[in-house]
Amino acid sequence: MTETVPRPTLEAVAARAGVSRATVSRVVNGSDGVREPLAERVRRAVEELGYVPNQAARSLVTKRHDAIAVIVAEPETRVFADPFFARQLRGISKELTTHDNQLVLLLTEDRDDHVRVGHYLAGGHVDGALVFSLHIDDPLPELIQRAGLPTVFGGRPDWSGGRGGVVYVDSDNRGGARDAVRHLLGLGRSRIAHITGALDQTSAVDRLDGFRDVMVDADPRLVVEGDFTPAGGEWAMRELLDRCPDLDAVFAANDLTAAGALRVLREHGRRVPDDVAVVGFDDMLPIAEQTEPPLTTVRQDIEEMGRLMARLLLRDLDRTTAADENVGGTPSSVILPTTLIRRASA
Amino acid sequence: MTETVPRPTLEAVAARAGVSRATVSRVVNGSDGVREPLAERVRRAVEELGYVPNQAARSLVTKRHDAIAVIVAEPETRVFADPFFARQLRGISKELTTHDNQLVLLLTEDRDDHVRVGHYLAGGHVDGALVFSLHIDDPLPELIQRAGLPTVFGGRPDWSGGRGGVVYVDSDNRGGARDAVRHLLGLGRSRIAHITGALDQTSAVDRLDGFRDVMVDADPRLVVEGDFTPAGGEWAMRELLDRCPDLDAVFAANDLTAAGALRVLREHGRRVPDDVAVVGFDDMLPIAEQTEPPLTTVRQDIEEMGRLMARLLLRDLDRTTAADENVGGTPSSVILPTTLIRRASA
DNA sequence: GTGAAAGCGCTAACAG
DNA sequence: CTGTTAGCGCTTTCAC
Repeated sequence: MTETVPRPTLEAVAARAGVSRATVSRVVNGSDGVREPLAERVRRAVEELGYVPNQAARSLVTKRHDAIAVIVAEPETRVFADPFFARQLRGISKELTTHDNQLVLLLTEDRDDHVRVGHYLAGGHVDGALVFSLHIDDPLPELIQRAGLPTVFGGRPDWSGGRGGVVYVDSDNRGGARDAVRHLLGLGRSRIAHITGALDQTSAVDRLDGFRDVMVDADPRLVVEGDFTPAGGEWAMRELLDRCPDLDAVFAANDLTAAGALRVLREHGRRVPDDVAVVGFDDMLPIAEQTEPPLTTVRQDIEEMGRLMARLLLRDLDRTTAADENVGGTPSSVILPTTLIRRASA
Repeated sequence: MTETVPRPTLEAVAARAGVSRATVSRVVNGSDGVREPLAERVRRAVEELGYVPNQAARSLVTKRHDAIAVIVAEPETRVFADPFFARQLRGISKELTTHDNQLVLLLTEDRDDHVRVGHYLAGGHVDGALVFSLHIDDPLPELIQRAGLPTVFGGRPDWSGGRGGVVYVDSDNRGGARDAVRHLLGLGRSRIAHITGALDQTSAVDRLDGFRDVMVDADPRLVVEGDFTPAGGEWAMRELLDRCPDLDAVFAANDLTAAGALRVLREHGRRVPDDVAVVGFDDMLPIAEQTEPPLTTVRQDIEEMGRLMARLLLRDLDRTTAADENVGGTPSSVILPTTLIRRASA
């Protein structure tokens, strides 16, 4: 079945149009300098034969692949429990599609995978890489640097080390956290607690910093470490209630954590937001809308993050390829703004 | 920056090992017939030079790409709101990685995208395709058939048309639905309602069929159409409460729908499960665990689905390539079992 | 068993 | 402007 009919080559098209391969190549690649009557003949031949260029042959000579790798390093599987991942991919995909680039997805789980990925990248199959979910001391950046591949990171990488040139796209975690806490303050709350995320991720650290920016001399007992999961949120909330029964607000590092906290508050008979106001982070749907009460939270534009990462990378590739002078300078990181979404919990 | 050091070629390795390119090629590709002393020399040279084969050059001659496309057609963006997608990808990724294949991700949104994807597939960049989320009358299968690419579908495709040879992997939606309803029956419920999913997807149709298998002559008013969303669930639940105030159980086509139904039930003062028992479908975390009360639901092994799809496809490719006789026959579809997960809602 | 040579399909100088 | 001519890096007969 599925008998593989040999696809037509440039040669075939050239023969049919009565021109040389070079001419067909020119037309196909949109390079000007082919007179209309000829060009038209070629286009018809292409159409009639259903010709599609062989990417392998093309890459072999151009050293371009029009493909970029998206690497998601998530040993903890957490990413897969939430819809983030899909959103970012969508943003990336849209941007790449627009520029006729392919998306090669590389998912890693353990150390072995990192070696494999490093090998793959070193193999020069892709023109660049987009990297996600780095945790502290992840070996991946090192491998990528070594492969010498243009790269853009999703989320601020931790290792400040690097040769200065790290480009990343991130949400304004710190600013968003500040907004959340100020909102709580504006509601007249004063005993505001914070349940952090997993502190081996910069997003968690940045949100904590934002909290501290506003609550300069907060009671240290009002900060307890969570891990971005509902279970972590529950545990932390109990701890908080135990330590500081008088708290009147909670800023959770993400919506999942907030959902856990909400449950514990209800269990303890605290009314939300009357007794305790709660603010989350992410605006992760459908979680944020499904909680009881619906969650006030800080929204980040995930899809836009993805799109921007791709755009930055492609721009860099163009510069590199065109060698058109260093016009435009090296690309730099981007921090996307967040928005406070008011629902019922605060 | 990032000065592109030309990577070593087969030629270089051959020179270094003092053998011919052909010999290096043999060693690299694990083809036997190279004597140990030589093979070892070659391996060392490869190691020292950090040689990695150029895939483009290889594909050019082998016509193999060791890459498969994963196509997610989801005009409605629904997929992106849930964690399914990521899970399936993970399963696929694992399997492909094991067999040294790359995953090229193609996301489509509208008609234009379909054309683009069709073109890409026809371009012979990948060896096969894995296709998801088909809705009725989706033009994609047609395009893929035309491209003559080995394909495995995720979820039972609707169009029974096709040349008989459609291979797909799906959960036992119908059987799972039967289990759910029987469970409700076992609880002593008799006025069991069903909120369907979007009926332009086979999974929704199959679940409805399962419901009917058990509730052979159910009151037709007990079935109302939903759309797999929480909002749809809310609307449907209100409708049901209005039509049949005496219902004592609800089987929702998925967890999101169930979450919406739960909210409306609470709003109407119906206690769950005491007054009305509720069962969902998917075991979509963290939704199912977060609802109030936690949801009894039918779990499907999403990741396994992905893994299986990839396995089926790769097997097919091997057969096709090896041309080793038609041993093993054409691959056939697989239906994965589901499991009822008991929590508090029923 | 190992090497030599012939392309795979395409682009990019270079002529004309 | 258009055609001719080299390869890109690799696998694969085919001799030795």
